[in-house]
Formats: sequence, C-alpha cells, structure tokens
Amino acid sequence: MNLAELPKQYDPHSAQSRWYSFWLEKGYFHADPSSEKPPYTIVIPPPNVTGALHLGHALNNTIQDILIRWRRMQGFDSLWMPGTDHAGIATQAVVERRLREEEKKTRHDVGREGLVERIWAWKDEYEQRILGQLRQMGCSCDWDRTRFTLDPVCARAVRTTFFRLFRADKIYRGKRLVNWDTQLRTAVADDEIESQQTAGQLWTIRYPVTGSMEFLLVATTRPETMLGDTAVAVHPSDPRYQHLLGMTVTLPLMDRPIPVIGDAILVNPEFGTGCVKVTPAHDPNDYATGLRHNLPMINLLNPDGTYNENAGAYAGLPLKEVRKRVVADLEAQGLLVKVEPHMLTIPLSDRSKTAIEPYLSDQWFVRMGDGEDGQPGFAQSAMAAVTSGQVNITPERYAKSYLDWLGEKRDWCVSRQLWWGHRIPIWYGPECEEAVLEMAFSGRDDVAWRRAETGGWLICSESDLATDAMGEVGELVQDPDVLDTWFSSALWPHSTLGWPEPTAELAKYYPTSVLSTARDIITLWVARMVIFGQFNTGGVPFKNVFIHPVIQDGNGKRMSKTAGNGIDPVDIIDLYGADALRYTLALSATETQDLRMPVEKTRLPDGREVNTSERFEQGRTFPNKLWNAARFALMNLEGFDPAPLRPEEAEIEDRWILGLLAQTATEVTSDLEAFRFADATRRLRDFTWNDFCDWYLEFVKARLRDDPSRPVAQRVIATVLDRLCTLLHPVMPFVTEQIWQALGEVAPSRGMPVPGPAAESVCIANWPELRVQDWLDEEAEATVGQWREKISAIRTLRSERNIPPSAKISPVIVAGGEVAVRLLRGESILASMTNSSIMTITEAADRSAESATTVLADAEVILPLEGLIDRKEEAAKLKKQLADLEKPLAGVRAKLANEGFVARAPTDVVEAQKARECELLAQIAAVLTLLEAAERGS
RNA sequence: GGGCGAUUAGCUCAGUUGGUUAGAGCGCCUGCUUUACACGCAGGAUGUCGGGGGUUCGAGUCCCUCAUCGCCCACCA
Repeated sequence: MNLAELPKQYDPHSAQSRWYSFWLEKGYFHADPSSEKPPYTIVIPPPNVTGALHLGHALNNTIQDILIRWRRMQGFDSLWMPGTDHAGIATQAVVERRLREEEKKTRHDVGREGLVERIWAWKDEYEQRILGQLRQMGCSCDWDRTRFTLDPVCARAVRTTFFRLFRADKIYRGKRLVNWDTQLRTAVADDEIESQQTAGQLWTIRYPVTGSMEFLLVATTRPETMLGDTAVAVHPSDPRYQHLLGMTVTLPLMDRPIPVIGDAILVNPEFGTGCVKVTPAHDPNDYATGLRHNLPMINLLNPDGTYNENAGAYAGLPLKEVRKRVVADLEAQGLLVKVEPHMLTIPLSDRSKTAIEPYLSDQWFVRMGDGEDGQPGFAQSAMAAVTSGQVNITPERYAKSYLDWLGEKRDWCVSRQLWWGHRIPIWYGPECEEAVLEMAFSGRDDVAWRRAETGGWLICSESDLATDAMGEVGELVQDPDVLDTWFSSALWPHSTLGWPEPTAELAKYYPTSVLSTARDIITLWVARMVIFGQFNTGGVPFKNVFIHPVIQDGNGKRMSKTAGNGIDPVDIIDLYGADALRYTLALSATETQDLRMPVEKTRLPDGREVNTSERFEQGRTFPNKLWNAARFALMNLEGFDPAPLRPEEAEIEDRWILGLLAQTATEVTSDLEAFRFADATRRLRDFTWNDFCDWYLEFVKARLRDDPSRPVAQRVIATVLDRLCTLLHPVMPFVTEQIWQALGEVAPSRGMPVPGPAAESVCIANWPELRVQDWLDEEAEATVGQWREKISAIRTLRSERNIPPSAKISPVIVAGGEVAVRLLRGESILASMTNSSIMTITEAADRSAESATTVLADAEVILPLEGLIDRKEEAAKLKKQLADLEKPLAGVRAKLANEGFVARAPTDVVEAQKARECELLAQIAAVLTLLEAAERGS
C-alpha cells in the first residue's frame, strides 16, 4: 500500500468526486424490473423547484439514502425514484416577484404564455441545482427515471385521474367561499395560510330597526363588509331581542332592509351586544349561517381586492380605502358608537404575505365524504388504510393527526386561478340537447360531460378538445384554471412508475416500501396519496410512512431564509464533507418531533461567511477516525494471507471483537428495520471508536509486530474493517468506499470463517448477516472485560499519582482463582497497554510496601512506588475509597432492611442486592486492611 | 379552546417492559507529539432528572396537577 495515498487526514472532497462518478458508471443505482431480486422502493418527496435544498431536505434524503443503500446491500432491487415538484403557487409567486422587481412588470404584462415560459426557465435552472445537490450528498437515486410533476408522464396521469374522478362523480364544480389571495388572484388552500396576531380595532355600529326608534348594536372588526350584510343575527332565546325577531333593520349606508334572524350556532349571547351582522359572502361563519337561513349572498369583491358594483358608492375602491370611508361615513351619520382596540389574528397567504379574503367563487372540489348510497368515500377509505395496518405510520403518534384530519371529510378545493400548473381538462360547452354531445363525441370513451349548474355543459376530456369540436352549435372554452399542486403530488407514487400504462415498473415497484417525510404534510400530501392511490390503483401507495423530525435552530425556532438562521447543506458539505453532513443528521434523527441545531457563523475557505453548527464537528471527526483505523490496518496488513479461520480458533481478544461485531450488526439491522437511525448510527460509532479502535487495535499492536499470531490478527482486522465498511456505508458512503477500495488492494480476498473475493464496490457488497450465536463468546467477553477494568484501574492510579507516561513501573494485580486465570492470558497485553515493564498477577502480595492501591470488586491493583508517594496522601485516598464504598452499602442495606422490598421484589433483584452487599463488604474489608498497613507504616 | 411533543450535566441529546452508584458527544480541567489518528490518546470534574402531589417494597421511567417552551388544528361579531 502506497502510504502517500493515505494522508493522515481524510480528504472528503476528493473521495466524493471520485466515487460518485464511479457508482454512476457502474450503474449501481439503476433498478431493473426484470431482475429476480425482490423490490424495495422509495419515491422521493419531490422538492419544490422554488429554490435550493435546505437542511430539512438533507435530513430526509439522508434517511432515504440510508434505507435504499442498506436494502440494496441486503439483496433488494432498490429503486429510489427522484424528481421535483412544479409547486404551482409557490413557484409562480417567486417568478412573479422577480418579474416585478427586475422588470417592474406584472404577469398580465407578459401574458399567460410569456409567464409560463419564464417559469419553465426558472424550473430548468433550479431543477438542475436541486438534483446536483442530491448528487453532492451522495444520494443513490435512479437518475434515469427522474420525473417532474409537470412532465408528460405525470401530465398523463393527472388527466386520466381527473377524467375518472369526473366520470365517477367524485369531482364537482361549485360556488363556495374560498380563501382568496388578492395579490396572486387565486384561491389558496387552508394549509397555505398562516395566521398572524395583529392589533386591530373593534367598531360598534348602530343599525336602526326599520319603522322604529330602536337600534341594534353590532360589533365588527371588519366594518367594510357591512355593505354586504344580508341579516343581523341574535340568539333565538335572548330575551332582549325576542320582539325583534322577524322584523328588519335598515342597513346603514346601503339603505337596505335586512332581516333580524335567530341563530343559536352563530351567536353567543354572552359576547358583546349579542347581535352579529351576517355577511355570507365574506366570512366563513356567516356563509354557513347564510346557507342555514337561505340568505342572499352579496359578493362585494373583485378578484383584485377592489370593491365591485355591489358596493354602491364604494365600487372601484380598494378594500382599505372602503374601510376608511365606511367608518368616516358612519361616524358622520352618527351611527358609529365606539371604536376599541382589539387583538385579532388575520389570515395571511403563505406565498404573497397579503391578507386573505373569504371570497365566493366557482371552484372544483374533490368529494371526500361518503356516498349517498352509503359507500365509504375517499376519506373513509384512506382512514381504513391506516387503521387496518395496510399503511403503517412511524412514529405511531402521527397516525392521529392523519385520522383526525381525514375525519373532517372536508371536500378538497383543487382549482387554482394560476397559470403555472396542470390545466383543468374541462371545456365549457354551449347550451344544447345532450344528443348533440353524443353526436359530436360519438365513439370516444375519453370524453364525458355533465350539465353545468349555470347552464350549458361541463365537458371533461383526457385529450385536448378543439374549440370548434362541436361545430356550429357553439364554441368550447377550456377552463382557464389549473389544479392544486397537491393534485399531481398525490399521484406521485404511481404516476412516476408510468401509471395509467401497465408498465413493468408499476407491476414490480408499486406499492412502494417507505415514504419518508415531515409531519407538516401528513394531511396535505400523505393522506391524498393514499386517496388517489386507492382510487387509481386499488391499493395503498406505500406500506410505511416515516415521519422525521423538524430541524430548528438552537432556540427552537424554525430555520428560514428570511430569519437568517438557516443552514445550507452545501455549506456543510464544503466545510466537512457529505459524509459528515449525513452522519450528523443520521445521529440526530431520533423519534422526537423537533431537532435542535445551535447555529453559528463561520467562514468558508473562499472567505464567504456562512451558518453552521458545532454539531457537525462530530461528522468530521468520526470519518477521520475510521479513516485512520483503516490506515493502521493497511499499514499492518503486509503479507496478508486469506486463510480460513473460525472465530473459536482465534485469540481471546479476536473472539471478543468478532462477537461484538456480530452483535452490533444484528442490532443495527433491527434498528434500521424500525427506522431508528440515530440508534443505529450511535451503535456503529461506539463499536468503531470505543471497542475496535480504543481496545482491539491496541490489544493487537504487539502481535502485529512479531508474533506467530500476526496472520490471525490480520485476518480479524481485515474482516472487521470489511464488515464495518458495509455497516457504515449507508450512512457514510464515501469514506467507506474509499477504504473499501484501499482494502481491496492489500486484501482482495477476505472474510471469516472462509475468505472470499470482495465486491468491486461496497455499494453492492453484502450486508452482514452474522448469526450472533455463532460468534458470541461469553468467555472472551468476560476476560476482555477483566482486562479493561484492570487496565483502567492502573491508568487511573498512574494519572492520579502523576507518574509520567514514560516511567516504567511493575504493577501487581492481586486476584483470586478464576479471575487470575483469566487475567494470566493477558499479562503481556496488560503490561503493554499500561506502559508497565512487568505485570505481576498473583494471589497474594506484600501490603506493607510503599504503593498506591485500588480495591476492585474481585482484585486489588497495586502500583509499587517506592519513594515516589506520600504515605499520608495514600492513606487519605484509601479513606476516600472507603467513603465511596460505604455510601452504596448504606443504600443496599436500607433496601435489604425494608421488609416490603425483601417480601415483594422479585427474588433475582433481592439476590442481586445481597450479592452486592457481600461484594461491598469484601471491598471495604480489603480497604480497611490496607489502611491499617498504611497507617502503621507512616 | 383542542391535540401532539419537549423539559435529564454549561450545550445537544440517549435512557428499552419501573430494579445496582443516571449515560454519550461537544465544551471544561490535568497530563501526553506513546510509530493509525492532536479531527488524537489517557485521566478527571460536573445532575434536587422543570415544580408539587400520588401509586409502588422501589419512580428519570407510571398516574394527577401546575409551570415554561415548541409545533399542529380550530375559533375570535
């Protein structure tokens, strides 16, 4: 092995570029539906093409790559389907913003085609960037299959789905109160809204009772909406207003009579005046009230947020201006009673950050509820998928939010008044007899129609219809709206596999194995994938859902670009390498719902100041540790001879490390099966660092120099390193490949009990399936445990007495019977690991000599230090040992003195306490003897 | 208002079904360029397990309650 190739410090960047292209060349990431191997599939949650990947993506993709690489090594035909999401409103919003800022233009200036063209250009740029970042992270996606939610394959799936929904009457058009974004001029989903606490005002207005001197007082936070009031509601049993029920009040400013109605749902008689103005077209509660009482619904708003002709004198004015004037006019007429400060939460659009207006408009909805025939609807079936266990959610608690949300069975508004997205495949046809349609589309099973509520026809088609498809009868006009982004996202697990075509991919890889995502889209995305998966394919889209934690900064705040507390995964890769990023994230992926990363600033080599977190340091040190363990191995593998060796034929420390390796491999496998990424990673770290490096490699150093058992040690080292590379590869693909390749040069054939040729890449090496019972060795475990304990005791004595590391001493271990037998085999090991000249293990020793002593449970460790120690100090130390032993003894005795404990605790627990008592007493006796000797001597 | 989660060492977190003296990493202190690694080695210090109550022979762990923080949902005339 050329040591020049093995620098002391591992260089992650050269390994990254070298091995990623190697993997691509070899085609390891490509899944093959014709292969005999069983499938293992993950579809990537497609990142939005709005921008670059953030740390949350890095975490999620690390998790997915761990699973995919692990299963690939286990012999599965692993498919990780990559792709990106067009993210309708989000992407259009950023491109529109840029248009405004850079060219001072609106989307109307550039037109529909012009805008969409610009968004495609944006998409191309960001898609490349995102996919590039995934590659930088080492993600083993099947790039040949990369999809985009707006590409022809996905578009086909969207069309077909919409058409089938339409035909099955699962989708309908209706006027509903929606959340309207007046800036983007589109409906937005409930989930695309965030609430903001604001200091507002509460206006109390006087409504004169028609034909009377009486007034009703109503309070409102939005006085401008009064123009659209169509009733005033009181509680039906409120004694104050009984006499007014059925009468009318005159709506000020509009001079319109509106009824006084009784409504027990809307009105809380305890609150305010007990009178509520009802504006059905501009408030969700009022809308419901309007439906209950069959009230007129007066829409005051134009799509752009100005008031329309229904607002009378206020028509054409923007909403804020209307408010000002309405308040002023009311005040002028003496109808404004008071204005009070009032805290309220206003809904803001996620994308444009402008206030959302409830707005009555025509939209498309997917029916979620059960059918009139009693057949379970979409929501019900999707709930059943989880309650029946067809879909498993981890951690379990998240099943609740899924079920709660679906339980509401709210219809899903799928239309958006945007230009970027899948155009709704609906054409509005002229009023005519149905026979005309049958004629026009005879013989076509890809066209379906339904009467529109507003007259004419709604015609749905899987393929585009020409405007003149109905000839002279009239023009067809396509619905200008597009579908909610989540419509295409909901199809992702099957659309990416080619549905509705009966592809080999669909047959083999569907349903997918795991979906990994964050909890905020359990409802938006996960639930809807189940719904459309069931509708289109008759089966669930995935067997497991893993919900990973959300990354926050050190103060528990969400990371965000605007707050400046975000960590860019690419910066972390630049600083520490991809393996470091992945390792740290894997180590952090516990079952908690939040994951905190204290953020700090640092400077990159190129001088740029970026955010990082000290937590990534461990991602830097661990690969380096592994790298150096490998260097040590490679330096010592000269003359490596790959002969067969059974664990039981090896030395005691060999048997110990091999047993531990087998146990670790088994535990790591079950951790991964249960999505316990942090446990798996921590276990591997501990084994590598605390067992293999700290102890095993130190144990065998002497053997590797000149010892007949050198070849055996070499075989063990090669085996452990080989298996460690495979176990760690899913977490740290680059450093493990680098080591694997280097190891291949000196030990192309390796392994135990019978060596075999190593795979050409650790990517495709076999995952360790070590039968623990074949490798575990209790005797070795006990013996090495003894060694470790004694070595630590000697080291502590040396350190406490300030014995320089260079000073050779000759410790004595006084141990009885069985313990001594076990220790004897390790005399040389103990000596070399404590820098001792001679190690004496005996059953008796002279306690009067000048020495430092520690009393262990089964032995005394004596450091003869003639002339080097202060007897008084030694006596003090012994007294401290005594105190340290008496404290637990008191505890044990208190327990044993407790009759309840002795009577009720399990026998083994009581016995353990008794044994502990004996042990402590023996230790105390030994310390007392030493103490006497010490005091006599001084 | 409803739900979920968190609260353990200075920081970030583990702590399986209750059972010896509560752990790790980082940070801190002491010593070491010991031939793989100073991104390292050896040793060390540091905890009223958020407060209170309860169940139990025994509680970081189970129950109740309060407090603080975070997230989600709903509502706010």
